Order: sequence, then structure tokens, then C-alpha cells
Amino acid sequence: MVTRMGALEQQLWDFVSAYDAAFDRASEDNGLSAAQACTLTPLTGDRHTMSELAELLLCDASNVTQIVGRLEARGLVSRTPDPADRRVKQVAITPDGRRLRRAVAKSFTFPRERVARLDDEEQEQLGHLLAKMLS
Amino acid sequence: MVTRMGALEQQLWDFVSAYDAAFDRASEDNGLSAAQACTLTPLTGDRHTMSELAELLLCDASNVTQIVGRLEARGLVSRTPDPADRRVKQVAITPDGRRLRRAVAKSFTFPRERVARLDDEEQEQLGHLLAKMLS
DNA sequence: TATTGTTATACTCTATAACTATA
DNA sequence: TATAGTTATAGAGTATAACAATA
Repeated sequence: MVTRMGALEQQLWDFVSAYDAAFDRASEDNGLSAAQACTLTPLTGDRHTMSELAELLLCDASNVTQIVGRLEARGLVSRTPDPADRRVKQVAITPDGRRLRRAVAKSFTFPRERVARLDDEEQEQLGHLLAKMLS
Repeated sequence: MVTRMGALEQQLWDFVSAYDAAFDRASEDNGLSAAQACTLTPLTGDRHTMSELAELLLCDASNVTQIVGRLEARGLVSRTPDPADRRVKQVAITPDGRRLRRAVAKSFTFPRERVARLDDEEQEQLGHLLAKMLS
């Protein structure tokens, strides 16, 4: 991707590009934008505030307002004021939202398929290498 | 990211998320959107047609028209009709565009830094695993 | 006065459909 | 008629600044 990029860096670029493209496709095959699918992802049954979502999604709160607004209009999430502090909104995924999130996860075969090409020892190696790079 | 996602899949998600966020930052630190930086990337001195770019970037040609239009307005690429077939446009990066592409590459330290955490043997392992997953 | 979230606005990305110029 | 690219248009993502409601 860059001038004089090493072979390993190029492989990483290629892998990430393929991964991203596959996630985009999985989202759009289920009628969601990637951003919408990413927003449904962390809503794991607990309630989350708009600010928490903005932090998780690494974007501005005003952006979350819009994305959540579209998801809410489709009945995929709910937004209710926190009784303890009525400034705060509690966002929760609905059963429909959960279904769609599962459908996206099922469509997103890329990581499963690619990891399945590695034998047990290689999978363990990969986990070790990723942990080292992420630490 | 998904219901019941394996640990290895979660590590991949985390790595890709961090990689993408770092590329976005590197682009925006240099006054480019990620899409603009991605468009400058493959313009390696040869000439490319709009269609080729659309294929490389996995998007519609009308989208490339707009992105290239903005890059051209800033003097980062040039667009000239192919004398052999005047329907075709040859896109080339300018010296300013090259400078900016290098600046983005320099800012995008994430892959270099993370790979540098691995010793020589681990880097070789990673290359092997990526090749297997990309094949 | 400070904080949470929304609204208003502007720009970019993206695709589809209609169009222009060229072949 | 077919192809390369553009234009028109519309919807979505994104951020900044101004605002409302609540604390």
C-alpha cells in the first residue's frame, strides 16, 4: 500500500481489506450498512447509553444519534430515558434487532472460513501472535 | 462481535478494528479521507483508467469520478484522455500527491509497530499463516 | 453551571439511472 | 449499438457548532 511496504505489511493490508469487504457484504446482504451492523454488535442485552456507544464506535455522539435513530425507526433498537437521570438514554436491542444481528454474524463467514484453513497448532500460533500484537 | 464468537475470531475483529482506526487517523492527520488515501495508494507511477480504479477499490465508477474529482481539484492527481481511445481517462498521481501519499504511509505506523513486536521467527510464522488464510 | 443528547448544517462516500462522447 | 466516463440524484456516514432538557 505504501512506498516500499514490506511483504508482511502487504499481507496484513490484503487480509484486512478482504476482511472489511466481507463484513460490508455480510451487512448489506442483510439490509444494513456496515455502520448499522457495527452499532448492533455491542448491544448485548445490557443497556447502553448513547455516549457509551459513541466511545465504543470511536465516533461523535451526534453520529450515534443518527444511526440509532434509523435503527429505532426500523424497530431494531429501543431508546428510553434513564429514570435515574433523565438526560441519559438507555439503548437496547429488540428481538428483531437480535435476529438481524445473528443473521449478519451467520453471513460473515470470512473469519470462520479462513481460520478453518489452519490446523490446531497454527490456530494456537495465530492467537499467540495476535495477542502479542494487540497487547 | 457475534453471538458466541470464538476467541480467535474476537482477536481478529479487534486487530482489524485497530488497524482500520489507525489508517483512518493517518489519512485524516494528513487532510485526506480514508477513501481518498485508498485511491492515491495504487497510483504507483503508471497510468490507470477510471474503470481500473473502480475495480481495485471495489466500488462503482461514478464513485471514482467524484473522489478523483476532489483529488484533482487539489492537484493531487491528473486526468487526461487517452489519445488512443478518447473515451478512456488516464489517471496519474502528481508530485504533490506522491508527497501526501508518503506522508500518510509515514503516519500509518500501526503495522510497522505491531510487526516489530514479533521476533524474526514469529514474523516468519505470521507470514506463513496469512499466506495460508489468503490463498 | 455542567452534562447528555439532539438538531442544524455541511461535506464526503456510495450506488443507481440517465446522459455524453467516442468507438 | 456498445463502452468509458460523467452528471443528477438520493441516502447514509461523519463532524462541528448551537441548542434543549436535565442535573
